Amino acid sequence: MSLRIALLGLLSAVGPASGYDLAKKFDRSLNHVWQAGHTQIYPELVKMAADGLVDAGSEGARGRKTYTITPEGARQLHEWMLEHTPSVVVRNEVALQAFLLPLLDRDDAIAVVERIRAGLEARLATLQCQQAGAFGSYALKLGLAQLRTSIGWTEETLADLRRAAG
Amino acid sequence: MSLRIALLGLLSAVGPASGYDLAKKFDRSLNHVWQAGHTQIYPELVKMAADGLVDAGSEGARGRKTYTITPEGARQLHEWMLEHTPSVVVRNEVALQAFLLPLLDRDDAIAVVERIRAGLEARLATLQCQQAGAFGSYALKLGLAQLRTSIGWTEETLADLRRAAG
DNA sequence: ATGTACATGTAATGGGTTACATGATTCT
DNA sequence: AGAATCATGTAACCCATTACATGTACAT
Repeated sequence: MSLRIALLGLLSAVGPASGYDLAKKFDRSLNHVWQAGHTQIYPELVKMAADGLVDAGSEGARGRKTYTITPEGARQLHEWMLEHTPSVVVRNEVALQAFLLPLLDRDDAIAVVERIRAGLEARLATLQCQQAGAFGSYALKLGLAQLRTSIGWTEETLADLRRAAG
Repeated sequence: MSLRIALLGLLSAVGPASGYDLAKKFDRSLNHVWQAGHTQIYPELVKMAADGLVDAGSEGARGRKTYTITPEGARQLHEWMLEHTPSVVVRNEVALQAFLLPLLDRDDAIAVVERIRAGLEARLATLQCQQAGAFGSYALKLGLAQLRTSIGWTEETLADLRRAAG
């Protein structure tokens, strides 16, 4: 369901676009929120056209198909935003390693947390470059805040590990 | 893969346990880190036994099967912790709604963010009750910090929305 | 006896990733 | 001529959820 919503949202925000365009947008502006490759996007657009949420225009150069959101698509997007309580459920490999840290001896645990921190900082650098237009700015702020919080956690945890039996 | 790791981690932390036990542990101590129901856990334990990562003991009362981690299971768990760089990828419905907020008019946007805040606060209350033993305490700290950050974001965002064209 | 907690499973479906496959256009 | 980018698709597989299905033990 959420893939549909993300696609409708992009079409609504940037206007008519091809599957190829949408895949790029996913990669560049939506990647900290949702991920989808072209292999997932193309078939989904076909289904959405069948369901009347988007219009597939006639083929352009190189077989390009430009999709446009329909009024029904816009309605369903709006309805989802207003009615759907987002699930707070998270599946997080970083948190899983955090959970399992006590299984390791001190030096291994430190190495693991250092690596986590490096990964988070790399991602923070990436996100900081990606300045959103008006669109996506709320989500970007949220993403940055969460990364900073996670990095803060790595620092506290490293201090804690180094304190214990230093 | 991560389901395997989570199961090995639990078996390593709490000792031999049945699928039923593990499903409860998932629900009670691991739910902010990873989720899995019994329908996913039971078949996975069978496969893990086939792969030599756990030993399935003989059946006890009520068909209960008690699984024990093997040395090979412990080795793979340790290896994963040390070698596997956790993916930082997130799929987050809250962030998706955040991304799409600019599609809504001011009052709808405020209602959406209020609902998000209520959901986050409910979850925070749940997590705060769930005090971890030594085990899981690092992950719990991380989870709490992230929830507080998200709640902070809802407050900033509400202030921002109310300021604009108040 | 009725309900609750214990305990295990299967099947259908949906969502997502990886690998495979093809062809057009543009740039150097 | 060769490489990069544009552009679309399919198939196999893995992971996860929901619904279905069964039976035991214990407490009231």
